[in-house]
This record gives sequence, C-alpha cells and structure tokens, in this order.
Amino acid sequence: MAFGIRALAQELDLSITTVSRALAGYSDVSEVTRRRVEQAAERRSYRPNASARRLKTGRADTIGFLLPMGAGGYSDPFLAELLASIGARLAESDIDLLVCPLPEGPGELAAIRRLVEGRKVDGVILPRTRWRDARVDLLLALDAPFVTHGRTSVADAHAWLDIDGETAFREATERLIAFGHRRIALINAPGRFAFAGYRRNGFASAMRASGQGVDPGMIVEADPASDMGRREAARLLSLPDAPTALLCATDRIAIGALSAIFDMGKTAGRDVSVIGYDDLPFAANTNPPLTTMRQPIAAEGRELVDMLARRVAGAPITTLQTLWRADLVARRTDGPAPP
Amino acid sequence: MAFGIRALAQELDLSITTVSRALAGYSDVSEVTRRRVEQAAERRSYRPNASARRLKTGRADTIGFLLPMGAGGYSDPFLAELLASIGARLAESDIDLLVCPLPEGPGELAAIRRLVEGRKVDGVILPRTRWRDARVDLLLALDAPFVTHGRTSVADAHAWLDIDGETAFREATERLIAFGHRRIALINAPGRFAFAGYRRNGFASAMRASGQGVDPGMIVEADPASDMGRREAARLLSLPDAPTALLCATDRIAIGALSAIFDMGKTAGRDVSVIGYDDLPFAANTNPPLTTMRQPIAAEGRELVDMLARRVAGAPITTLQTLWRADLVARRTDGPAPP
DNA sequence: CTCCTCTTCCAAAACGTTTTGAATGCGGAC
DNA sequence: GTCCGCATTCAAAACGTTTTGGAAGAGGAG
Repeated sequence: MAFGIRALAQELDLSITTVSRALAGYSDVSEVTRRRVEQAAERRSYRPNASARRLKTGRADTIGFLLPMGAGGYSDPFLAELLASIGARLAESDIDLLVCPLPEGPGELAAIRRLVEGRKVDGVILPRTRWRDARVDLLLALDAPFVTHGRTSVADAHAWLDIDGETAFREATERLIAFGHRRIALINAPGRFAFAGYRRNGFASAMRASGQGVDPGMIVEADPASDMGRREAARLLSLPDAPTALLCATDRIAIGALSAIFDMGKTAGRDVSVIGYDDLPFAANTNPPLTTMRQPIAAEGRELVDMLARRVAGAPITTLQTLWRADLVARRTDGPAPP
Repeated sequence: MAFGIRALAQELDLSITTVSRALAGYSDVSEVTRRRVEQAAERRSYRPNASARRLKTGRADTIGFLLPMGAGGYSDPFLAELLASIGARLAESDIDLLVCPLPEGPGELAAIRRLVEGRKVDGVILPRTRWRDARVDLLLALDAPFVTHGRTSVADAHAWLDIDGETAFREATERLIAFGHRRIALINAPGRFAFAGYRRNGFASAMRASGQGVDPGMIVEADPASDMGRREAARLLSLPDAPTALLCATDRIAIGALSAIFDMGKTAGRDVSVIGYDDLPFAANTNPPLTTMRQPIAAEGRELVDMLARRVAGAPITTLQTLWRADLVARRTDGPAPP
C-alpha cells in the first residue's frame, strides 16, 4: 500500500532501476533525470522500505545494545547515559539502535541468539562485562562483530574499551593515605563484574605500597542497585576499629554511604572521607558534594560506536583495544583524617 | 551464507513450505514431520531471517521509543527507567525495541519520518509531551499508531497515558498549607512541557482555595537537567520575604534545592520544606531523605506497551486514554513551618 | 469400481528493494 | 557507410521468507 519505488517509477515513466540508482547517487544517471527523481521522491515523501533493502543488501544498518537488567529491573544511570550517547552518535550516520534487554540468568544467551542469528543487527555493544562472561563466549562462537565496555578474561580475543580502574583506585587510595587515613575500607561492586577486580587490585596495591597490608575485613561487596551500600557503610562505621575513609566502587554506593554517615550524626568529609566513582550528574548535588572519579561517558559512547563500525568493516581486533583513564574530581566528601 | 530455510528443507527432503508451516505451528503438517523439522531447526540453530519475514508479512515486530535528547545530551533518569521497563515488557513477547534519539530542534521531525516512513516500526511510544507538540502532529499526519506519555493540546485525538499531576500537586500544596506554611514557592519545569502546566494548575488551585492568592513571583521555572534548580532555590530563599517551602516539579530540581539549602547552612525539613516529584532511586538517599511523589514508572512502561499493542491491533483511541495518580511518599524534607 | 473427504504435502507467487549484464541511441573517427 | 565509445536507460534475477491454491494419496461409503 505504501508508496513504493514501483509507483514512483511509474509516475516518472522510468524504470525501477533508474529510480533506485538515481537516489543512490550512481554516476550513470543523467543530472536532469536525477533531479526529477529526487523531486518526485521528496514530493511523495518516498522512503525505501527498510526490510526490503536489508534483505537485499544483507546489512541491517542497525546495531544492538545489550542492556543488562538488574533483578529489580531498575535502570542504571551509567548505562542510561552510555545508551544516550551511543544513540546520538548513531543518529549522525543513519544507523538504527536496537536495545535488547538481557534478563538476568540463562535467558540472556537466548536473547543474544535471537538478535544475531535473526540478522537483526550488524554488530553489538555489550557493556558491564563480567570477568568470566558467557555472553562474550557466545558472541565469539557466533562470530558476530562486537565491542565490549570492559575487559574480560578473554580480552585478547575481542574488541573492548575500558577505563583503567586499577590506576584510578590506586591513585584515589594514595590520596586518602596522603590525607593521613590509615584504616580505609573499599566498598566494592560484586566480584563477578570485571571492573570490580581491577578496582580492588588498585586499592590493594596502594595499601600494600604504603606499608600497611590489606585487611580482608576492610573489603566488602555491595550491589549498587540496592541499599546494600548504605548498610555496609553503617556496619563498617560501627566496628570497634572503624575505618576513617570509605572508597566506593560506584557513586550509587557512595550515595548510600553518605546517607549512612548522615544517619549516624556524622559529617562526610570531616569525620569520614568518602570517594565515589562515575561522577553521575547528581554527584555534584549531594550534601556535601561528592568527591568522585569521572569517566568520560559521552566520549565512551561515541568511541564504542566508532570501534564497532571499524570492527564491522573488518579491522583486526588488536587495533580495537582501548584503555582510557578516569580523573579525580575533588569536591568536599574527603579530607584530612580526624585525629 | 546463513543457514536458511532452504538448506533446512533440503536437508530434511521437504519443501520450504512445509518447513515454514511446521515451525509456524500450522495444523496441516503431521506431528512426526513437525517434530523432525523442529529438531533439525534446533540442531542447526536455524532462525528465520528477520528482514525477509518482515518484508513478507508487512509487520516489523518492532516498536520505536522516541528518546528526547536534552541539549547536554544527558540522560534523564525517568526516561531511562521508563525505557528499561518498556524493554522488559517487550522481551516477553518477542518484539524488538528501536530507540530513536530525537535531537532538540527541527531535526526531531526528520528522525520520526525516517522511522515510520521506512516502516521500521509498527508503532511508536513518545514520552515527555509538550503541550503544543509538533511530533504528535506529525505522527497523526502520518497515521502511525502511537501512544504518548503525557497529554497534549490535542489529547482527544491520540492514545495517551498520563499521571494526574494537577491532583498530585494540589494535594502536595494542601499538605504544606496544613503544615502551616504560608509562603510557598513552586519551582516548575519549563512551561513547554505539558506536565508543567498541570502541576502549576494544581499548585495554584490549592493556593487559591486556601484563601491566599498566587504570587507570580513564587512560581519560577528551571530546567531539571541543569543546576538551575539550585540557583533558583538560592535566589528565592534570599528574598526579603522568602518562602518557607519549595515545591519542586521534579526530584532533580529538588536535589538542587536541597543542595542550595545546605549551602546556606540551613536544614531541609526544619528551616525549609521541600517536596519533589518522581521518587527516583536516589531520593531515598538524600540528606535528609526527600519527601516526594511517586509515579509507578515500571507499571507505566508496561502499560504503554500494552496500550500500543491494542492500538496497533485497531482499538479505538477513546479506549486508550488513561490517567493514573501519583502517591505522596513522606520522608523527612518537609514539616511544620518555622515560627 | 467410483466418488468424496481428510490428511499431508508442495510449487509458485508474492513482498520491495539492489544489482548485474545488456540494450539503445548518438556523436565522432576512420 | 561502418565502427567504436560513451552516456543513459532498463529487464530480470536475486535476497529469504510466508501464503495461496492446489495435488497426491489413503481410506471409507455407496
């Protein structure tokens, strides 16, 4: 029913071929014809049927974003921002963005299969890698072009963009040590996430370098989506030899920690130092404003798209492994250790 | 190259027709054949080419989510959460989700055209309506099935789901009045958004009903994505006859207000009351925890999907106009007016 | 044996593009 | 007048499905 190329050709008394080639910009159609075709197409607001074009060309002109869904289904501000910047970049190049929610559990692999075996996308972006990641294994097995945000145990074998969490957390720890803190706790994200390992290593290496070993009791894990950050912070702070500084793997955990500190009648930055990670928009508006580490989320989204494009075009994997660094944003939740 | 239905049929020594019908569950293929086909399909992990199927059936089995991009490109937590719940609902029914970022400005209409004229989607969800909304006009003109989140000036003519902001803000204002507040300010969202009008009306009607008129100086607008909320709050609070309560159109604005109050050395809930709207995840973790109004975002996402499905199936528009209410979540940023 | 009804299968025609390979017409060179 | 090259156009064959309109065969009724 739609106004197709056939009707357009008929109206112009041209062949389908010529109309197609005129609009595609081939050189073997005369300037005057091209103009005529373009005007008619505009007038009728003709637009090629995407399915037909895809079927014929074999390209989907679409990429998939695998969106991990937490148990609560709650959205992750980091992912939202990454998604937004990916979308913005794609819009510049007329490529569509298919968002594929990955249910937690075994269903996630089926969802990926549907996407790539159905040829719905040319390539895939996978954020929030786990260290041992079955999704990555599957994508490798399917031979689908993809880029991850975050490294994995098989990082050599695929394209990735990552932020150097190890360095970032080492430096943040050194900062706290320089402030005179001796008992420092790390409230990490769950260990299955690849980034948690790096952040932990950075923390541990700075602690060891400073001469004080790592007290296993000072490293805990909390799910950023829940209020576990708050509870863990409260627990740590009421210990007999409580830490004077809390290094948090994410801003969401840090927010919870701030809340716990407030509840105890203490003041963040003076009684207890807190450092987060992500610099989410609301980090500047906590009370007091949160000291945190900033990763360039918008730039990451753009870079992921560009890397994926290069991968689809056949660039070798070894040229598509990028490590960026995060920068500390000093605000007011950290400072000298209390006497 | 992909393993198609043709190869599968050949391997089974059956016709393409039979394979297709076996997998589609038609009754005119014998049970034993069906089983054989299903097993082979499983073994070869055959999956119909989505483009071919779409071309043939005319359905895209995909819906579009129009994602408005703020100037900064920053993601909106409300939209992120809505998107997540829409995605989760769709996954249950094997429908894909195409996210279409709408650049601010005239380009937004072109993006919509690409989507629906290219037949990439069966229907569209449009959140964050403006009162006069060119996108809605376009969708109506294109005769595309769509559902909006939020009403518009032409709400009679399209399907929508909305939260009754007028009632919510009237009740919140009444609550503040009951607390003894006399000077109450509304920090609203920009007036172009449809919801801003309703919230303003609710506020104004409660103020009038209480006998105190509405002071135009006590209604200001702030872009939730920026730190204008903070600045406006600071300005209002340093006025000669400063308000004792700030009613904020969104939690993001409220966060900014809280921050301004903190900066002035005052305490929210005691010196100045603040009420937000959205109950975003971090609202429970502000200091002190934010009193706000909760809209059931996850349920809204599901309902939008279901409404759109009914619309695509041909349900009349008048049966697809739903108004839900928001509930106040009393926490600790509001209380009796100071003497 | 003929005729019908079921069950089970299939050939072929779409769907709306892109692309291949060739046809047409024209001007100029010989 | 013939031949060649160039510019322009087109018919037809895909792409991988779904669906239409039978056909073939078996079994039962008459």
